[in-house]
Amino acid sequence: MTRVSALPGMRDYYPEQMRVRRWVEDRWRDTALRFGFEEYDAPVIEPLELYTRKSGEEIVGQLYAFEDRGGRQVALRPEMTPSLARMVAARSQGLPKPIKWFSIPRLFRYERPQRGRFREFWQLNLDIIGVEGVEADAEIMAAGVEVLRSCGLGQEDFVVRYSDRRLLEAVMDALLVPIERRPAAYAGLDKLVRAGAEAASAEVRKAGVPADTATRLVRAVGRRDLDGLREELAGGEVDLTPHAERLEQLSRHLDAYGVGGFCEFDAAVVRGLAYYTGIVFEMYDRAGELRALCGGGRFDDLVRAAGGEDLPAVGFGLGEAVLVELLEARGRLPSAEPRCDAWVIPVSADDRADAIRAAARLRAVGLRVDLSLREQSVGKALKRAGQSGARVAVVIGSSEREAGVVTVRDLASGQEERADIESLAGRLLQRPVERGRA
RNA sequence: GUGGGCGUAGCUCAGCUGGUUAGAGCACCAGGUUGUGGCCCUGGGGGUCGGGGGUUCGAGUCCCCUCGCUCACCCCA
Repeated sequence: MTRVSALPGMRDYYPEQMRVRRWVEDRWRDTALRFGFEEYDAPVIEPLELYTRKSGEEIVGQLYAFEDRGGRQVALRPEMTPSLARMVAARSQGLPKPIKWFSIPRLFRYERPQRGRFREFWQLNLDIIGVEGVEADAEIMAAGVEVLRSCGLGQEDFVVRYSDRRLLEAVMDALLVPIERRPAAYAGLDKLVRAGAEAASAEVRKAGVPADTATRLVRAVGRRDLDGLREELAGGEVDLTPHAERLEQLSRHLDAYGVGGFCEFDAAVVRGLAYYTGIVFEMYDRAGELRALCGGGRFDDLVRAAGGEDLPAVGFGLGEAVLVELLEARGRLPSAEPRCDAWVIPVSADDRADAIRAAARLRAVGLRVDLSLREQSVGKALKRAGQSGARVAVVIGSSEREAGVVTVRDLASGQEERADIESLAGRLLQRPVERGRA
C-alpha cells in the first residue's frame, strides 16, 4: 500500500503547527479589530476571468486554473484584492465610507516551493477604501507595525521602508525618462537593494534609458533619502516640494501613532508591480535574512477597474510563512501551552461511569477536560495527563465513589487532596487555562 | 522556468573500498508497579533503504531515469 502524501508546496498542519498558525492568526485578527477593521471573506474558487482581466502577469502565470463540471473556467484565488474589489464595487454606493475591511484568506499560487514560499498559504489583508489622503496610508502602516508588535517583535526585529510612486514619477520627469520606458525602469530600480547599483543601472539601460540618465537615476534613488534626491537632481526643473510635504505629513502621523521608529523613508522601495499609484511600503526583518514580510501601498484605481465608483484605496498583504520564520528565529513563538484544565482517570472499568459523569460536570461549567479512554494503569494515565499539560488529574476509584468525592492531584507539585466535584469545578474556574495565549 | 545539494524507522542519523535475516538514540506501545506520572530496567511494534530500470553471483552502497525535499536565481506574501 503506497502512502498518498500531501501535494508539493502544501502543508499538513499537525496540532503543534496548527497551534502556531492559530496563535498568529489570533494576533492578526485582534489587531485588525483594535484598529476598527471589519472581517470579510470570499470564495476560494473564483471565475478565472477575475484574474486574467486585471491581475499582474506573474500572478496569472501562477494560477491553479481548471474547468469545473459546468464547463466554467475557474481558478483557486491567488490573491484577495480582486475579490475585495468585486465586493466593494458591487455595493460601493451603499457602504459607509471609509471602508475598513480585513480578511485572512487561504491563497494558492502554483510556483516553485522554497523557504518561506508555498503553494498554499495564508495572509492578512488590510484595506482602507475611500480615503485619498495620507491619513489612510498612516493608519494602514501603523496597523501593519502593530500586527508584528502584537506577535512580540520590536524595532530590533523588523523595519517598514516606504516611498511614494508619485515622487519617483517626479524624479523621472526631472531626468526626462520617457513615459513608455518607466515600467521597465521601475523593474530595474527594484533590483537596486538586492543586486546593487551596477546591476540596477544595467537593467535600467536595458529598459531603453540612455546610459548617463540611467546612472543619474540609479545614483539619485540610491541616495535613498530626500536630501540626497534633491542634490542629485540639482538644476532640474521639477519641484519635489509637494511630494516632500506629503511624506513629511505621513512621517508626523506615524510618529503620533508611536510607530515612527519602525518606519524609514527609502526611495529605493519601488515594488515591481504596475498598479501602485502612491505610497508604497514593504516590511523586512531587520537582519535582512528573510524575504519580505509584507508589501503594500496605494492603488487608487482598484474599485473603478472592477466596475464600481471611483474610490481611492490603500492596503497590504502580510504572509504567514515568513512571519513564522522570523518569530522562530527570534524565539518568539509561543511555548506549548496547557491543553486542558483537568484530566479525569477512572481506576478501573467499574469507575468509568462516575469518571464520565465527573468529566461531563466539569465540561458543563466551561472547563477544558480530557478523560482517559483506554483501560490502563493509573500510572500510565497520569503520565499521559502530565504530557498534556493539564493542571490537575482527577482520579476516581472505589474509595472515592463510596465517599462521594474525587482525588485531585496537582500535576506540577504532585500534591493530592480529596474534594467534591462542585468545589473542584469552582476552584478550577477561578483560574481556567488561558484561551489561546502564550 | 534555470542551476546546486540531499532522499535509510514518526524524528535525528550510522551503515568502511557492493557481501548473509538493515542499526542506534529519541518518540510510540507493553511489562516491571492489577490505585499514582516525569527517573530507571526489560521487551515490542514500526523500513518495498523515495520510485523504476541497469551492472553484478550479490546493490542501502555503483550507473541511468524519474519523483520528492531543500537552497539560490526569477518573482513575490
